[in-house]
Amino acid sequence: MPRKPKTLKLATFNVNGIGTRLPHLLAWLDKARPDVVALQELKAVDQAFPAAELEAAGYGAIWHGQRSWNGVALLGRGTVPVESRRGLPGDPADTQSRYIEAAVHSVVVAGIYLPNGNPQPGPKFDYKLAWMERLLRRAQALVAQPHPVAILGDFNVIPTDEDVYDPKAWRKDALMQPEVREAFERLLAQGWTDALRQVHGDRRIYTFWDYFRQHAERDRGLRIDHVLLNPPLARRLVDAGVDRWVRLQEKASDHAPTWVEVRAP
DNA sequence: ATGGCTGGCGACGCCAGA
Repeated sequence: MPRKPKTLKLATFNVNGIGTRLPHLLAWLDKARPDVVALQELKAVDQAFPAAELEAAGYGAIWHGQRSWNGVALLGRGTVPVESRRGLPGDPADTQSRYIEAAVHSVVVAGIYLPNGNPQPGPKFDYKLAWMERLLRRAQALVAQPHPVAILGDFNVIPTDEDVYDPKAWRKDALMQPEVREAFERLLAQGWTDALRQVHGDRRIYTFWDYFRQHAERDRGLRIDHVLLNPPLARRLVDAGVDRWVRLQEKASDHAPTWVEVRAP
């Protein structure tokens, strides 16, 4: 009998407040047992990051917090990620905590929290587009690496109309503007594989459901959390999915953990 | 066309999210 090959599981989870969501996060880690995790929207300063609780759960961590908003972290199961970069290059004046990069379990992982960009048009939308251009520059350097690399996180991009329950309702939203989609397309064109799309094809799969009108229960969502793999890692892709059950719990984040499994090297 | 819900902050309402 063929045995299931040994795999590595990489996941991203926008927790919408690490303080409030710690019980959810710990329960999910215990059940899903991911090897590498990118977290977004910590909404906490560095000193408030629950490193001890995560260590007790078996995860080493690095994090870049910020008061009230943003904040990203990387977790390694049984290991502390070896940080290679924090903050997206290209704008020294940008103080928002949205990018963290490290080597974890022999994979280079870039965890991102791409700006929302609403309302558009306006300065926030301009900041989003500029941030995407900076990401494109960094991603170009990453995609060509000979070793496995993943970019994962909350991209705040609805790539196509198939990735939203009602395109008309979101027509004017920053998440699906043509410029944003075009930038995401250019990112993929560098050679990245959109792992969820690769595995699920045309099947609808969402990663976010807003808090209104019981959208989670009715599966009226968006696909905005993405896992991109460079060619050496994409070749090892085995499976990908979304842990929607996390979103259906009481006091849940509006995002669900989104993961991929790759063959271990 | 609008508002509906939630977290963080810091004192009951405001900002930001998506």
